[in-house]
Amino acid sequence: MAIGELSSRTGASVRALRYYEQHGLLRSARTAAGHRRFPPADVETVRRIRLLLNAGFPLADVAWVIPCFDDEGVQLDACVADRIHAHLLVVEERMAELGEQQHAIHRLQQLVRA
DNA sequence: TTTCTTACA
DNA sequence: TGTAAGAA
Repeated sequence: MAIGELSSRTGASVRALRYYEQHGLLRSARTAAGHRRFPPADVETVRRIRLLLNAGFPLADVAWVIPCFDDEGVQLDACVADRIHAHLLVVEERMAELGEQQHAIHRLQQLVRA
């Protein structure tokens, strides 16, 4: 299917689709005019990509995890458990930092003269 | 009209 | 990632 169709079927922008392809997350054939042609299965692949991206995984990790989905796309191979856990730790670390910044901001607000 | 590539307030 | 520009 054309990139526009894949876009409307997945909700991902045409721009994002080209970006995914550029990073090896998607593969496409080309028409004589140079237009991309995506296989029907990519509709599901894009949904999986977005699932990982929404969880904050960097694109490089997404490329690594995508092939670990089972055929239905509902279960993940155990081999990616470590990556997922590592990412969780990164996110928790960020939350801790943000919490400290939040406190610092509160302290600053108390220094403001009424 | 849709898609392509390249570049950037 | 959005958007602009020029071409197919």
